[in-house]
Amino acid sequence: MLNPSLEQRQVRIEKLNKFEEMGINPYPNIFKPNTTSDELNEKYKDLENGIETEDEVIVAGRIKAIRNSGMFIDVYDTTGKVQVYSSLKTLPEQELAKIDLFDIGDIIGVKGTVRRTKRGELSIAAKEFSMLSKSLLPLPEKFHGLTDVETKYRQRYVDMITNDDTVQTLKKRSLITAEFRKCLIEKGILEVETPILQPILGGANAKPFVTHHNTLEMDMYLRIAPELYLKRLIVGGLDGVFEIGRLFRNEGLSIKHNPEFTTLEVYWMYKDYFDMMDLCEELVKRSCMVANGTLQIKYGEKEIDFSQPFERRTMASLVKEHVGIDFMAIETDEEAKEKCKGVVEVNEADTWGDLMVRVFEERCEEKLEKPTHVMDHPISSSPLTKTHRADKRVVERFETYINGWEIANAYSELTNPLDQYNRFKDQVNRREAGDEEANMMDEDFCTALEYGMPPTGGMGIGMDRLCMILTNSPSIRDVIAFPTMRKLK
RNA sequence: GAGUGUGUAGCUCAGUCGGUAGAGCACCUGACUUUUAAUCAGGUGGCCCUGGGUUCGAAUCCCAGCACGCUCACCA
Repeated sequence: MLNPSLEQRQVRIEKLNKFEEMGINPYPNIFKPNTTSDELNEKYKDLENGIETEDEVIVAGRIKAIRNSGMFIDVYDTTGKVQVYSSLKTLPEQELAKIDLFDIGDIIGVKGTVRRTKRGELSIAAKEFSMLSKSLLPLPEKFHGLTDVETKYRQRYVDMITNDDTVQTLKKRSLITAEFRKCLIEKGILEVETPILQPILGGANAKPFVTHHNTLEMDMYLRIAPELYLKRLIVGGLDGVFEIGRLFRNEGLSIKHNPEFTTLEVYWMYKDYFDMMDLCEELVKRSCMVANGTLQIKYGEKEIDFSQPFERRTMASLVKEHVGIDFMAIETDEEAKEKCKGVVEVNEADTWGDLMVRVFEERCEEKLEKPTHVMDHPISSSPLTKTHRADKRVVERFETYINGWEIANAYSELTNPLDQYNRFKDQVNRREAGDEEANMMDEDFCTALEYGMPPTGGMGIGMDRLCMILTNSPSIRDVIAFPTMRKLK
């Protein structure tokens, strides 16, 4: 990738040397612009065409275009474009010489006076140029920009310099995360940090990355979820905790999956899953608003409307509506298997709950484009969740679907230590039966619960996927600055 | 992991039936104090992803590999 023999690079190094011969450091330590493109456009929005002011300003930014042999230079700062105008008649020799040494991509500073050209472009009539950073490599073509996706992901800096959309998406991601923090902190929920290196895997079903600690002489896992640590903090007496952090899952990559991804996990004392639904909606709506300024957005061709309350539907009712099977009226596993034949694959060992989940995932999930909380999952699929207060067959859990994707997963947290122990045992059995993704026994977590954990609501939200939706990004790689890529050989 | 597509100048892309490697932008030289994808004239720039094979001759056909995209499977 680094190509020292590139002719254009050689030319630029020669120009760099010429700056040094002129006694100019092409990489100075400091430079202070005193305004920005945005500020100038606002302040001089009423300046008429062809009018020159005496107002002297200092701007700085990257050269994106040079026209008319340097007479017009487009300098972009972080807020936008400033056109720099240079007159052969008024500029001293030394300044004109600098223009000849400028290239597209250079970062320069310009001192000059504000004017608007005859054609209506707000400009700085240059008096003095400063080279702030000589760029040695040619940028992608101005019209098409950088489109090669591999280069976009591997050299995100080039993508950002060239494509403003990329910058805007990453900025929005930052705004979304910041709004999440703001919203949670406002409610008195504390931001905490829990181990990423974990000796026991837990809190989710997933294949882990394994690493090794030399001094401790033990293998460790990169976390697949922070859940069990966060709940220990609730046991300890923090009444609300959240963590926005990276999870690692050693599974396939796709347009919706990156090996490392970011979630919010939040646990809140004396709340249940209904409270978590409210919190979920507030977080999504507020972050949509800061990113887009509206609650009605487009994702591709689809319209997504966050202005209404999210739908709240039980999994069973959705299955009944879309497929016609009424699981709540089914009494036994055998009857469930009978009803599902010809609808989904049915295995001998399947339970009532396995089948309801399968029918839901295969026949209902992708239809949930409107924001919807899917509630009351079967107990078998949810080892950390409290049983439903009114129906022992299901748990107090919901998953929030937007655009057919699972965005949030939340429950009334299981707090009964004996129940929890048995559910871990069940997971361990599954693991021993070959299920690599089943939870491990976490005895210390059970011990924590034995000291007593108050009724608590918990929720996880996939930040990457939410960002995809809120930034109209077709791939998870578009919302991750540096997505996982294979090493180049 | 399976299927499929792509890989040619710094960037965006052409390249016909297998017969000397092309364009636009960028860069260099010159013209022009005019612009906004500035224009005009001339020029530089290539491991045609890598390695084999077929052939008198391969960017092109065949085989293998590498990287990336997409679809499917696992998964959030």
